[in-house]
Amino acid sequence: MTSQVTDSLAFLLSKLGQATAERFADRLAPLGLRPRHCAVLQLLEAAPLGQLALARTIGVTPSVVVDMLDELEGVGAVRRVRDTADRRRQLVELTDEGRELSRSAAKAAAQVDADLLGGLSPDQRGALREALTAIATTHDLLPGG
Amino acid sequence: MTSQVTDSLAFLLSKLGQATAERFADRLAPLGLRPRHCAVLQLLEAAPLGQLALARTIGVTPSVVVDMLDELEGVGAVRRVRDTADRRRQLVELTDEGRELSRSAAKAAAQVDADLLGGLSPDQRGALREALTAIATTHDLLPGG
DNA sequence: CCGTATGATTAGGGTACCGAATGATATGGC
DNA sequence: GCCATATCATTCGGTACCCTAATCATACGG
Repeated sequence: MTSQVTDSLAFLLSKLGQATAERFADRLAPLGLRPRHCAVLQLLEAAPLGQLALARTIGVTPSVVVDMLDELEGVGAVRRVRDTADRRRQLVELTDEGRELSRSAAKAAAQVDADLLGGLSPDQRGALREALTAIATTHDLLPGG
Repeated sequence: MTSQVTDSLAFLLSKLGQATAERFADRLAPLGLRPRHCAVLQLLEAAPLGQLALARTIGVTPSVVVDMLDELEGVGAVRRVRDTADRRRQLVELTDEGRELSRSAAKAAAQVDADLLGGLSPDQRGALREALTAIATTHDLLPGG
């Protein structure tokens, strides 16, 4: 019973999360997107949002949202529209291209999943998802969830 | 069948990995350690290593190893000793304090595990570990594994 | 109509990684 | 023995991602 750090699930999960994020990033790169943009795109599919609301929902600071939106505007995925009701607020809305990019991103994510889970049995996949979502929800780890 | 990015395991795994890393970092902070140091400490428990070997084993570039070792020397966990057989090489060896820190880090990791897995049944924990290690090994994702 | 709160932005900092360039030492061909 | 080349550690500059604090415009309540 050596009890090493690398034996811990914490370590395994950290490394695996990082590796997965990289793979996902590689798949998104051709689209001009990065992982952190996906939550934004997906949120905006439902309805336009102000930037502060966006920040709070995905769990980052408003300044990060500014950067992300600059990038997303750069690829033509979103538009900032001054809210006529409250002229401080920028309403962020998805463009048609943004909707398309969001769908492509979802496909990319599905491909990464298929790639990652390739070696697992259906039972294992189910158990994995169940355990991960259980952890995420009991610890309130998912921003916007 | 909405097929959203946030439904993917890739997304879940990325977020969870990040959150887990943060928790682990918080536990390590009082020790003066950071997550990335742990693999180094653990590796050196077996035997002293040159920095390049260290870099390749944990999967980072040599320049990163320089930084990590500066930090680890700063807390007295390791020593750099010029190799007499090849004077280009610095042999990195654990100090007694380094050994102690490594044990403390393992305890911290175990605590994070207990915390994360608190809400899961023993069966779920086993299935989770099994699935994660399966993914890690089939994709060669674990540096030093 | 003035003080205060709110929304977006900018500026600067911290962590963690990378690649390329540098300097010291080793090694193999001749 | 000597020189080109390779290897090891290091430094430097850059990228990605996040943060806080300060700034500026606009809204809102007394």
